[in-house]
Amino acid sequence: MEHKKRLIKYNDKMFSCATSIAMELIGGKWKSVILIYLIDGSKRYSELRKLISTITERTLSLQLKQLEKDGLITRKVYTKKPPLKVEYSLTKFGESLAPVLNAIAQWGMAVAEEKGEVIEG
Amino acid sequence: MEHKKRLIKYNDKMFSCATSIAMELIGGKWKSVILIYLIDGSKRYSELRKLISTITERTLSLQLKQLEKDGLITRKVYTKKPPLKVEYSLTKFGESLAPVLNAIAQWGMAVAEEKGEVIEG
DNA sequence: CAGTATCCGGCTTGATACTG
DNA sequence: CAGTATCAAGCCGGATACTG
Repeated sequence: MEHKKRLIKYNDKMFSCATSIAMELIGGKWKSVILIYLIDGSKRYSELRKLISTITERTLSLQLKQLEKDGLITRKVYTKKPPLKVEYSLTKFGESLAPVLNAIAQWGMAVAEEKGEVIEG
Repeated sequence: MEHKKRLIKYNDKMFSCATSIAMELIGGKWKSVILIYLIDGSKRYSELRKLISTITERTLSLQLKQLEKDGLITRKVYTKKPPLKVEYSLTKFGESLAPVLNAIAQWGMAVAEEKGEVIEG
């Protein structure tokens, strides 16, 4: 595949190539981790917090908001009064990311097996 | 694919899953962009700077150093006195990322075509 | 339960100028 | 040519406490 120089405008920001746009949406420390857990199906806030044990509440909240804003996930509220039940799930757009996320996860697993150390299985 | 909760130690840092490790290595604003250009073959510093038109010299330099430190690219110097000739290329480890990078680029292109605006082709 | 409020340190990125 | 030096801004992410 060839990658020519080009400038693309997306959401009023300039990007030097298509890869930049993708990384704007799924880059950062947590986004792709959250998304990959949602591939398996919708999850509640507390479920995500448990699955991603090293994330803080604040950061999880902020990342979920950004993902929702970018159209990758939807937020659905099931109760009106506490205790609240909120579920997050992938949109169609988010689902289109599955091949990318799986490729990332697969590569990450290969790296982890070769050079990492599993502390808690 | 199932994604169980686990903690992995890599380079003395803790990660909640394999995806986190992958994002540590290729996440951020520029790394995957640099890497994808290197799939086509080794590039000089100035070539990368032209290809990634919106990156600054300083940031390109820092990112290249980080990628080298992580073992994804190698730096080769061809001259001893100015004008210098330096080439960057993927290591075997970096080459193993090609499927991931191509998946990201492909998805990014689909997004760009659907929702983006090409300013300069 | 599912967040928000507040405070804050540090890393990332940028602009500009300079050098071997 | 291929960077480094310096200064500075801004966002990311963490700790802790609090709320509808």
